[in-house]
Amino acid sequence: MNEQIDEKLNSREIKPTAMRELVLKLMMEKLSAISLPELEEQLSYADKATLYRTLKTFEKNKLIHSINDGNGPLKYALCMDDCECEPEELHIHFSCTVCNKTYCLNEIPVPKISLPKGFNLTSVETVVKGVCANCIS
Amino acid sequence: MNEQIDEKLNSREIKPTAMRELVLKLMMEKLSAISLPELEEQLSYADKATLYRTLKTFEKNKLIHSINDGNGPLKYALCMDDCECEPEELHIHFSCTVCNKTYCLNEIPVPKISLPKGFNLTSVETVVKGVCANCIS
DNA sequence: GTTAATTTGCAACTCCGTTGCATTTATTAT
DNA sequence: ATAATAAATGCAACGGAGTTGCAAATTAAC
Ligand SMILES: [Mn+2]
Ligand SMILES: [Mn+2]
Ligand SMILES: [Zn+2]
Ligand SMILES: [Zn+2]
Repeated sequence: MNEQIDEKLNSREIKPTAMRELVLKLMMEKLSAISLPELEEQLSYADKATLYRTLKTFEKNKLIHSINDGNGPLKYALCMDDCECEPEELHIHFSCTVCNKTYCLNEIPVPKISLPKGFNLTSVETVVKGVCANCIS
Repeated sequence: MNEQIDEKLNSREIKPTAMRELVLKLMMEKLSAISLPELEEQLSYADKATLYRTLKTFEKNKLIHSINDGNGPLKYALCMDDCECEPEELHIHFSCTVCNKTYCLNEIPVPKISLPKGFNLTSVETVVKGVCANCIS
């Protein structure tokens, strides 16, 4: 299990420190995105700045990506194994208004948009809000 | 001109105070969205809390809507005259990575998304990033 | 005019994100 | 193995955005 984690870190050229292993492990266990404050809470012994820098490192090396769901703090989720975060790899995100969890919908690519003349597109971000499967009563 | 402004406020059942007239006037003159900090800057004599509450009142009464472009503070833009902010009236937003201005693309409706089973959709927000017409060199 | 309701101004506060700097840990050179 | 160098961590502090309580001022109702 730690094998898999170190492998993942190595594949993104991130040196596998204890802290980084812990954070990645936690993120791999969760199926929804996690924010820095949540991370602080769940790894209470860890320092905020270290966690912050860990996330930044992960993000820079495309192990994770950030999601701004317009609801509280930035959230982070694992990238797919071979992801390079290119425009064509972008997917939409779902934010549940009940449990406040945010999910990557990796199967649903971001929609194609044709802009008015003069506008030059470089990326598209789509956040869908609604009620998730768990919260439907 | 103040005629038009008071009319707009009245049509949304917002009492036309001096402060509110000023804020609405400013927003009508701008063609891009504006944030609370920018508003503070441009109406330097006005108080932050008052401006904040003015925006909240405007938003509640659907005179304006908020835009989370994932880049700094929340921005606000005027709704169309007859807008009720229903899902089918939602449009996409464009955020220029050069000048950092954000525009409503009122002509471009938010894309239709079909979610996996179990997910229940209530709204869609799409932000397109790129370079705006003014910033293309 | 007096009273009640609304709006404004000021101050304070929380939360998230970010940075400087000293200490610890890992890597490299001798 | 030891010393020098580089990288990661911990702690503390800070700044911006958003938000609230409360008193003063303004506006509306009686
Ligand atoms: Mn994602
Ligand atoms: Mn808009
Ligand atoms: Zn949910
Ligand atoms: Zn621009």
